[in-house]
Amino acid sequence: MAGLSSRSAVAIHALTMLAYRGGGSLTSAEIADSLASNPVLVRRILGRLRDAGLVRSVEGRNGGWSLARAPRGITLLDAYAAVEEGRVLSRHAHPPSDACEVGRNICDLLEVEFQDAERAMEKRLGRTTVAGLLRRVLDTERELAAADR
Amino acid sequence: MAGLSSRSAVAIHALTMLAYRGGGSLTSAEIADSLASNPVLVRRILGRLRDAGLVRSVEGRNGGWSLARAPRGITLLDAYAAVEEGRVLSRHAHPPSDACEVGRNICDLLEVEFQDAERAMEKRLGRTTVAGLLRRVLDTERELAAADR
DNA sequence: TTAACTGCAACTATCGTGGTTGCAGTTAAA
DNA sequence: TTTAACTGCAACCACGATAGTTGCAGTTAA
Repeated sequence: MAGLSSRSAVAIHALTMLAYRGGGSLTSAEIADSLASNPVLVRRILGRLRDAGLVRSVEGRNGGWSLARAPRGITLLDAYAAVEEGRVLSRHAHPPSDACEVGRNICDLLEVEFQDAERAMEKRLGRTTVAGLLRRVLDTERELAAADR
Repeated sequence: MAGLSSRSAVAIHALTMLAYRGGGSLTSAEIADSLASNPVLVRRILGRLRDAGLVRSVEGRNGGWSLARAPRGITLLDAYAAVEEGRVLSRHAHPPSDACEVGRNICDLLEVEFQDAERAMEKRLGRTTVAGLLRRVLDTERELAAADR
């Protein structure tokens, strides 16, 4: 458990690609290419984003994925919450002994501390939007193009 | 990877028990009892706390574990940093395609966002000390004792 | 000398993850 | 109406991390 899954990274990557595409759509294969991964994995993760109302999928020929909201209205927290499950900081694997003064109180106390800490992280993730990320991608590309001149 | 390991919880639990004990020591067996776990696991985790300078261990008969610092000077972040490795938010499993405008820029951008988010969590963990946790344990016990009267 | 400790290596079972294959269902285009 | 390009989904594999356990060597006090 060295941290959460990389699903958040994949989700944010995909959302940024879709934002880059404007109102258009991309197939899971195209997204998988950019991720150097595979279409099924992409569909699994984008399926969760769809369930969360962040993207839409269209079946059949010429089908694919597109944003369901403006990039300005999608934060990294939205993506994170949609694809990541479980808590960041794991609690006790077993309930501690009730015979110990510390053991019978520590769980509730830790729960508060850990939840607060997780919320602090989520708050930070909620401050960046896909639009902001895309803007910085475009800025960097523009700078590179200018430097190549 | 549904979150980090429960080592932080174990470490904080153990530190609070040692603080409860004042300047005294506890054996890994005693701590394991309270955790409903096992002495080897406890020694593994407390070994890391020792390497981080948070606790001391004494070998041989009447040996055991004790705090190396005042509980006021030990934060949850100290425990977390000592026993947890790796990042909370996982990055891309593979470097993305360099052919994609988004793919070749997103990693650096995500790195900043994720590091900021992790730092926000750590900052919150750094605000609570073992002494604070112990105080709340004692408060709760006192209230329970009063209610039993 | 013995008993109570730590320290450490080795091993197991389990679980989540990323990755893959195969196939059914859907849709647009030829 | 056939075909090709998609999504959706279940099943499976390999891998790594974790919690837990056993066994034993080393250390120290009684």
